[in-house]
Amino acid sequence: MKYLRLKKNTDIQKLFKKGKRAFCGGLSAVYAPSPELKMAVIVSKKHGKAVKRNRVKRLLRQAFFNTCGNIPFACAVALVPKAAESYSLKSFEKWLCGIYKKM
RNA sequence: CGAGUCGGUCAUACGGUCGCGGGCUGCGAGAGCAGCGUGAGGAAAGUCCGAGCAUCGCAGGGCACGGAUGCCUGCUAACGGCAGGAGGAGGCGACUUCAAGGAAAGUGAACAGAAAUAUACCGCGGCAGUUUUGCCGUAAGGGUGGAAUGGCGAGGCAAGAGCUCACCGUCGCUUUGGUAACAAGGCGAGCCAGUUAAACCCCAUCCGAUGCAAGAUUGGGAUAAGGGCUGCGUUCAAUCGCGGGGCUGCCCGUCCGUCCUUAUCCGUUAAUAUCGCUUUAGCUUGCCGGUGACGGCAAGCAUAGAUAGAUGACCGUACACGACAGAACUCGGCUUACAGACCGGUCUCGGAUC
RNA sequence: GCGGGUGUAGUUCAAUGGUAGAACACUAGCCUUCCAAGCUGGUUGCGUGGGUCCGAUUCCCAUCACCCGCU
Repeated sequence: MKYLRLKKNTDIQKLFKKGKRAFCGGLSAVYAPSPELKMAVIVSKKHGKAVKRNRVKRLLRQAFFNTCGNIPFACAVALVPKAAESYSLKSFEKWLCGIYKKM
């Protein structure tokens, strides 16, 4: 299933002001209804240096790509993982499905 | 064979499915779709130096109670880098390592110690007095200290002292070798003054400021607040003088008639578009010159360019089971991190054999 | 990404290369019937690793951590 990147700074600011939040495991999501499915990944510097941050981003994008068929309605989502020592694709997918159920 | 030393190379590989950035080609009005090919490093890191490039300023010049560098010769676009050499230190050795200009321009240097660049505390010796002692000579010994009149031996002396002598060290002059740093030798001076300049300082050389979030192109308006300016005298006159402001910290010099800054609101993607943005001190190979850094010539190659920021997921095979780590304008260095694997040297030491 | 700055006691800050200090905090004693306040005393330190120096918190180099500015 295709999705778009959420890129503009102003859009993200609006999303954080108006959107609802959902949590599952080590992952939190901010979402708001929109005509197209949009996604952004937010990884702060607390996660480590560039290699670690890129690793987290790639895993989260892959997990979202694998599971975004289960999303109940079209919306804009920002995904914020919590800082941890190690990450895995399967746990991200589990947490994403948990978030979709709560939405 | 073992131990070592120096230098270099690589940094999981291959196949399949899905996914991402850029490019080219084709289709399409367009959004986009299809195909082909391509897509992180030796340090991409730290941002410690040096440049390109851009803007500001430009007639530019000078001065720094600004900064950097500091043995010599070369290399380089340049450098605080590199190469070769000199000297000190370490190692049996190959080799490693070193912030290594100047103290006869001046200033400063805790505590301890008698005394730190000027001196006699104890001691040793002479003279006087003899109960303590006083005067003089003395740096051999003690003690203090990081540092105390160059070291050691012999002579000498009242006791001592480069006071005298040999050797070593130091300083001055000179010869030879070397482009030079410097080295070796000769002659002379008994050595009247230490150490510290990663303390101030002096000398020599170099340096305008800011950084691609630089900057360029295209692209609207309204309102409010604050600041600056022509402010004063004079003149027909911005003409002249004073004052004010900009130009690098200051000075000389030079320029200056209507602008600048901030906040809020509406509106197109507008701090988000397009350019800068990747072809250059470029890479590879061969030959030549040079001890070397490096230079020259010839042939071949084109090799990321994102902009919330692209390399991932899964499966299979192999083994050593994969370290440090992710381009953000670009180069040349330096420094720091790093699982391991491999290669080389008219390299070194030890043992064995011939 | 580019530029700049700071590391000192549990906390906030000082200190010219020569024994590292102040305030609050903590703690022991005195005072009080007890607590608070007050008085007297004490404990706790130079981010890390090298170098220069007789001697480094201070000077030099490297490294680590944190903070700020620029869209």
